[in-house]
Amino acid sequence: MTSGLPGQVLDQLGAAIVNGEYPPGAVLRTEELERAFAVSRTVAREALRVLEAMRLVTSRRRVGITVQPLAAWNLYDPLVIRWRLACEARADQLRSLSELRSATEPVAAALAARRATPEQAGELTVLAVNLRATAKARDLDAFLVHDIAFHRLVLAASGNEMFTQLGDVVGEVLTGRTHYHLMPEEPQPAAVRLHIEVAEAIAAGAPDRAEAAMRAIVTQAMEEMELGLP
Amino acid sequence: MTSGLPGQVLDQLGAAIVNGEYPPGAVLRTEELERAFAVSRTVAREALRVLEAMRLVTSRRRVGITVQPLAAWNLYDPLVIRWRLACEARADQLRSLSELRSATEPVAAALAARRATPEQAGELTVLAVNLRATAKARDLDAFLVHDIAFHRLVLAASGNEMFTQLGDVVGEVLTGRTHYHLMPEEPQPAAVRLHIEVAEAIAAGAPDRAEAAMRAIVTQAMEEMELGLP
DNA sequence: GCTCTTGAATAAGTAGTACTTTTGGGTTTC
DNA sequence: GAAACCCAAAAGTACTACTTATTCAAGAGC
Repeated sequence: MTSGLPGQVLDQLGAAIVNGEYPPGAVLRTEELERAFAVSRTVAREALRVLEAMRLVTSRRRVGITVQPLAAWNLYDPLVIRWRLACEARADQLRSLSELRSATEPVAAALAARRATPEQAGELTVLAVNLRATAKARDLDAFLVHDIAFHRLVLAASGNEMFTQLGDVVGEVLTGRTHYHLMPEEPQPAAVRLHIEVAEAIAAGAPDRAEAAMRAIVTQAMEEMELGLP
Repeated sequence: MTSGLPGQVLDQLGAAIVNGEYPPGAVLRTEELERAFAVSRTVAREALRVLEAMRLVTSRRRVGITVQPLAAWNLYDPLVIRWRLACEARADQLRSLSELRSATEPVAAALAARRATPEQAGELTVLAVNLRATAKARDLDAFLVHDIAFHRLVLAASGNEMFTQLGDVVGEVLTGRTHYHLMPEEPQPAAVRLHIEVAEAIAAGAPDRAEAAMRAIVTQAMEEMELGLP
């Protein structure tokens, strides 16, 4: 949907709204947007229709297009998440996503212990071993790649499609932590060991062990993040 | 956005896609939809543009509008949730939302113990007491109302706007459990006592207690649900 | 007989106009 | 000061014209 002119208007206008350039209560006019983005009425209306569906704006005849407060937005919309991560208040979004992650990944691990296919369990073990190898080699870039893949697969193996979709933001959160220097300079062996424990517990079909180990991972990550964020 | 003709087309077409009336891979034509819904091209395009943003469909020139599989959808979009809850496979959505809830509410309770305002803590205590009263009176309708309000407030008091938004689906999940007769015929005193414990822990600023009590609540609810769903 | 090229049909994308409807605010009347 | 009225402002809907992208069928060449 970001292809085509309506997608371009959507992206620019949406990012501007999320970034506070159009604060809640601001009233936009369709004609103004046509001029500002140099597009026809059809294109402007299509972009606005999508923003309305995302609850960033509401539209009324004679009134105009009114920007809504953050509380009204579809906060789980991937585009909204992307715009929030790209704006000045990205630390807020990072914190919220990290808290969401700390809530969901332990439960996903427990569900994965019950539902993972043998292939998935095997791949998790492989990824955990790769984590250890890249940690020992102090290859942080490769470590991050495997870390992201590991967590995405745990979410996917949970068998809950809503957890699976959260895998899309794991990369953002983990990459964001690196961007803010919220990761230890080198991965702690204890943390790597916990990942291996999660993989083993899932392979063994032990939900409680998987949940506890994953909770230890995300709790530690939250503590590290709280030390570093304002 | 469900107001107006594009909103009506969106609602009907979206629900039909989610219900499997247009399975993944099916190709729609804009002109066909104009005829089927008796609307102009502008209206059809606006509705399609929103469905595209929700990832239910993709659009390409010469090809048409292609329906996407569930894995591609924005599963957290309130409209997608609504359509899923209204279709034949609503039990799947209810299960997924219940699992999501079981993951998030304990962590929300812990955060609320740290962040709730005195007003929020006070209101939680009032709601918990109301729960007890309506349980004793065996007034299940009133009990449900207070139960929903209680859980929504815990999510709101967490201070995480993404948790707060999940409050919108708490009503759906709790009401859905009642619809499927997945609730005990009368609220168990032990469950009511756990709600009071959550409220007290939040008021006392005790995150671990709040989290443990809420986890007991949602774990029990999951167990009850698993006994009743196919 | 297979492969490559070409051209046309199919379908969406974009621009823009005309008309309708809704709504809010200012003015007038009581 | 309140109620009624009217009109301007702005969105909503329909429609036409033209452009662009893409796929597929047919023909040519080897």
